[in-house]
Amino acid sequence: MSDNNVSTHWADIYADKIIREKGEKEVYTCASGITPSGTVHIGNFREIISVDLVVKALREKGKNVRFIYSWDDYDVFRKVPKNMPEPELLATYLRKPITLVPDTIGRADNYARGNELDVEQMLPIVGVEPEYIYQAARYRNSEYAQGMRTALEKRDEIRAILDEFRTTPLEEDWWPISVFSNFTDKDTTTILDWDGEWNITYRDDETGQTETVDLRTTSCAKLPWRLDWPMRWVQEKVDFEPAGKDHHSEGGSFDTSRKVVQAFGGEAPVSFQYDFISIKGRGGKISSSSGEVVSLPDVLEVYTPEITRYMFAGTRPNTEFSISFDLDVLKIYEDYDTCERIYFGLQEVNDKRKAKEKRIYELSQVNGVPSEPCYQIPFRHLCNLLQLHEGDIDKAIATLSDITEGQRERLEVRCKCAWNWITTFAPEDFKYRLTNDQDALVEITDQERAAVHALTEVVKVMDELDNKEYTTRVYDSAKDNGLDTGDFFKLIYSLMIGKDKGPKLGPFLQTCGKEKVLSILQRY
RNA sequence: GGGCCGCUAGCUCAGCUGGUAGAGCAGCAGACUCUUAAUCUGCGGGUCAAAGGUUCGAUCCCUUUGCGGCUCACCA
Repeated sequence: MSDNNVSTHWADIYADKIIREKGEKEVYTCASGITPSGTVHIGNFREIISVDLVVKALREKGKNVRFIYSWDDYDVFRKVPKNMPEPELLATYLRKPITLVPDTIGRADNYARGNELDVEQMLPIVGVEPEYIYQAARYRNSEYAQGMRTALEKRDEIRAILDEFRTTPLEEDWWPISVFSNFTDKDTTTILDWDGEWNITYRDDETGQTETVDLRTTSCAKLPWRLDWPMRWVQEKVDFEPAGKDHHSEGGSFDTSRKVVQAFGGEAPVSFQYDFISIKGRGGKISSSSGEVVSLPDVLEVYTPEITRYMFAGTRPNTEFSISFDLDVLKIYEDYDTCERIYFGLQEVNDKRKAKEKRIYELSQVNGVPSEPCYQIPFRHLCNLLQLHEGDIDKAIATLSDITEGQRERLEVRCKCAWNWITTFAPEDFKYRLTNDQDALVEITDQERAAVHALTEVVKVMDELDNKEYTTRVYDSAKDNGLDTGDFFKLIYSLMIGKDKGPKLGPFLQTCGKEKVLSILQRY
């Protein structure tokens, strides 16, 4: 907590609400989860990070917290994803559990695991480290046998709840569990009977074979989603779990689960609904790592881990927002730096704003709050610096004399993001490269040559001049030689970077440094 | 049809445990000369969608209406 006064950050508000509604407990369980039936995209990540923020808030209140992430990997493989290799091979696995589907990308033993690994390997980078629960393993080990039996016993009660919202009521022979055939591994089965205890008899619809299995030992039975969720709330004693707006609508799965959970003898967790997030400014540049959706690694290409957290921590969950890859990237970096300056007292704002920004800053950190702010350099300026050095991060940083050792690592990460952004997403206007000996000389008139020479003399002493005098003399270089200043600027840009326009010339030349500028201008 | 969310300066949005509103961008002006989605400074009074209600007092709470969006009712 930043101060003695009560935080109004949503993560703290929900932490308080959990404590208030669930009472004092030895341990609070916060949950999240998803079916790994496709690439886990940045929208799914919103749930994970939202839980993480609440988990951190609870822990800072001195609570023990168990943060679980359930992979619903005993789900059925319903359709072949678009961007996977060998679609015809994959098609033969339809209706089987996704853990039995091969990963044709070769990431892991099976398709589900491949999707899981993509996430599990990335989350620590943004400081998220939940305890993973693998549903397939739990079901196969019959750890949910009692849950399934309860569902069978409460079959009519559960059916009534689900029917409240259905357009067509469930069939008379509906059963609250489904079975993967032991003959074909597919879920194309029909349950024929339940003996009132542990035995289920089903028929394989493809082969016509029938079999009776014991829920306590079989690995083939599972609960459907709308029952699986509330069952797990009880089994794992879940106190908090948010969900997307699709679940939270009346008749949605959270809504029915909160009623069904009573059949399992528990109550619904504290929850909130988070909105979707959209992507802005990617143009035709689709994800390199994961097909057509934008996922966490794609965001981390352009945003540092702290700023990635910052975007989520600084936005209320029920607000839709977009993650930008266009010029808004600059603004996000500037906003984060402002937030950081406020945290470290380098920028004065009123108390209310200060408390808010400080809390957001704390929650944005991956490994605790650093002892000093990051090297404060406007992102735009950093982009210039990197372009002047053609993406050589070490050289670019070497020009910053006042950087501390503690700031270097974070700045390097930021430089990598900046360079990725420049090369992949920045508008063409924004990009440039200094010309060098290899580039052909631009043809210029004697008059222009005279102006360039005059500018050369100014550049030689630019580090000693004050700003005003420097600017004046830059303009004089043009004026004294009878050149229109607009034309003069165009000329210099074309010599320096081969374009009509560029960064504000005066500061640009200073950033380049005397040597670089002279090496170019003195060719003329 | 049900549910949820939004409607605040030209634009994008902050403001959220109620005390009659703010940032960025754009715009305008200035810094002799100033090109740029790329310097600095100054300039923001908008019926906070509408009407009622609660309150000493509401953009913020309640009700109704309008407009826009999302979502559920099949699966997860």
